[in-house]
Amino acid sequence: MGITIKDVAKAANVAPSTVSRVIADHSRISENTKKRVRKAMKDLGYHPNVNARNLANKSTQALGIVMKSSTDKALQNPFFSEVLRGISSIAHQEEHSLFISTGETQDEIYESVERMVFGNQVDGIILLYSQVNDQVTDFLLEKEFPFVLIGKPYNQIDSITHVDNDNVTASIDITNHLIEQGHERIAFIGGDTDLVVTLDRMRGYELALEKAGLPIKDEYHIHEEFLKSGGRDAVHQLFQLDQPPTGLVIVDDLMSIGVMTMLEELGYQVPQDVSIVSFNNVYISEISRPPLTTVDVNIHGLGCQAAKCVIEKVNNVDEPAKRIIVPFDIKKRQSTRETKRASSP
Amino acid sequence: MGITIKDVAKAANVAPSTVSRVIADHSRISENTKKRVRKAMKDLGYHPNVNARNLANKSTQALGIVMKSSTDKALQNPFFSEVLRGISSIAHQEEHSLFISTGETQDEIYESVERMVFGNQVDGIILLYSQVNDQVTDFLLEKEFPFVLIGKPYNQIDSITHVDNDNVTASIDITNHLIEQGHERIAFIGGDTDLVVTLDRMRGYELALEKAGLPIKDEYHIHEEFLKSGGRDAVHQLFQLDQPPTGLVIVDDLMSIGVMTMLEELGYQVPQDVSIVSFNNVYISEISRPPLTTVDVNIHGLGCQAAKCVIEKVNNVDEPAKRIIVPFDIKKRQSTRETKRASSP
DNA sequence: TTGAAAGCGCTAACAA
DNA sequence: TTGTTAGCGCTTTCAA
Repeated sequence: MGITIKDVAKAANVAPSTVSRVIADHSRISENTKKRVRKAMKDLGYHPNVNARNLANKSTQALGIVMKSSTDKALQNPFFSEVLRGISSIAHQEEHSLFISTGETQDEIYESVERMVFGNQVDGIILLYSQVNDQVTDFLLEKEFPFVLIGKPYNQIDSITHVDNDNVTASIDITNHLIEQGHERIAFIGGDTDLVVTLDRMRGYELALEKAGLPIKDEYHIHEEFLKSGGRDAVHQLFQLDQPPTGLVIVDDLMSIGVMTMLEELGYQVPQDVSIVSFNNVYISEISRPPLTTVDVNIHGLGCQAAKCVIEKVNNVDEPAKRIIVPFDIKKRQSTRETKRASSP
Repeated sequence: MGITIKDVAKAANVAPSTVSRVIADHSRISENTKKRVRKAMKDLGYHPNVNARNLANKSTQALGIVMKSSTDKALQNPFFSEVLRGISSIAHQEEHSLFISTGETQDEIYESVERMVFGNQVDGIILLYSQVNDQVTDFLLEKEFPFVLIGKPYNQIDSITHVDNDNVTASIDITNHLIEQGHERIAFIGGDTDLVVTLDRMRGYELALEKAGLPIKDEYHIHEEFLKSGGRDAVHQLFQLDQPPTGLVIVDDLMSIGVMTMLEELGYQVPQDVSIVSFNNVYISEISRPPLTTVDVNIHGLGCQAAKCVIEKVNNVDEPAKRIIVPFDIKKRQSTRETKRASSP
């Protein structure tokens, strides 16, 4: 159908290989012929056939993006678009295409990754999640396929290049923010416990409490999927305790908003009756009522770094596994407030 | 590197072409050899090289997805993930891969589409937006490249296959919901006026007012980008009018939430002082306070239909341009309430 | 029903 | 500096 390299060669009166070299901007080509060839390409409207090139090169200039199966859709959404924007900007800059995993279930996604890898569709892969016992991760490791993970690997941490925040410290810091404001009964609301990010944030929360000499109570941990029907009851229970919490650390902004709605139904006001801090700083956290005090994890930055890292790995197979920590920043807004210290008379 | 068709052929003691036929599940192959070849493929762990296949076939089993440059990021986000889920489920089912446009600016995205088309990277394209005077649309039309558009084309409506809601009717219906509740001063808050969806929804709003004999006032139209700094002032102005509105039709759920926050700052309560209806029914609209009365446009369904349509178009070049209307559904929640009719004494 | 061989469009080693 | 040529892995016509 299209114009091939041969057509260009003919028009410019050179060999196809010369055209190929001009495309690759090879050094040993005279400026003169370069010019002639370029003109011919333009005149004919030539565009290289990516498949042919990939076949000959054994390299596609493409990256695969694998997202978690979106059962817990609400939790993933805003994060996803934002991280994709980051990846996309670097990918474009480096002239790489983006391939996305398809499928709804875990198995379908796995299949889709297999196709990417075995079919030589991509040179490297970015995993947008980190999960306990993930078959996709295992597969990529076993195949020694270049990939990076956004988040912290559950195991083999030293052999997997990953881009993450220091979620433990972030969680300590934001929990401390509550503690500094006098809160002593602080509960933690997490998401999927299969996600490493949930575990890290919980860890930070516990460390902060411990350091402050506050008790860590089981009743103060909730891990259900909030955004579904169960959430309401769990929150309800939490506030039925003899000693209901006055502060809440919630792992995700969207969850925070859901919780705030439930709290209002139960007759609690944020921040008057209960303070909330959370994570991610997705757009909605600025316009919620009240605007959320949250950890800005720089989602866009995570995406950019991840893209840079895979490309590096692809270009150099021996690139050692590394760990990139993207700095976080705490955004103090209006979802928290000072509380009287119960213990200080 | 990998196992090729030749290796399989050797192992199964047949010619490469036979293997190829087995892969394609050709009819004129004896069950016996089929079995033998399949076993060999499994034993060797064979996976076809997609690039080679694409090259020989002049067809990639891939679809391109083009999203709007995300300057107005807040508006696009939740919609995007959801529509992608829809597309992705069909794509997987039909064994197609998904390619995503890269780049941040309009021009970068255009480049990226050119690469997809000229580079034979995809068989068809789905445009996730419909915009006035869009260069990408023009390009695809000119190249006669198979594509479908989600939304309503700005022009050439009969020659562009598109998947849309009946936004005019949806807007009439939801505006009527306010009118039925006694609202007479109803304002409209739209987004980017370059987006056809904004225009359609505005049209429906106006038609509904007209039908009800209510005046259409210029002061009741706002089209700035709310989610940025300007929004606050615009909303402020609206409620400084001698006759401030009691009802608001807002084109997007996320915008609605932003507006509710501003209203609260100005001392207005939703729905006590002002009722709000909006569009899309993204997840957040259920958990906002109050939950939003909104048009469920079935974002997932839009994605599914779009994917089906491109695949049809790809498989049959002569497939006529068609228009698929995905039904909407009004979700009545708590952001609206009856108001006293000012005019009825 | 199967095999041999040409070719998809491009790259890269080898020659010139 | 440039041309010739042999593949990359697969599909498909033509022949057997």
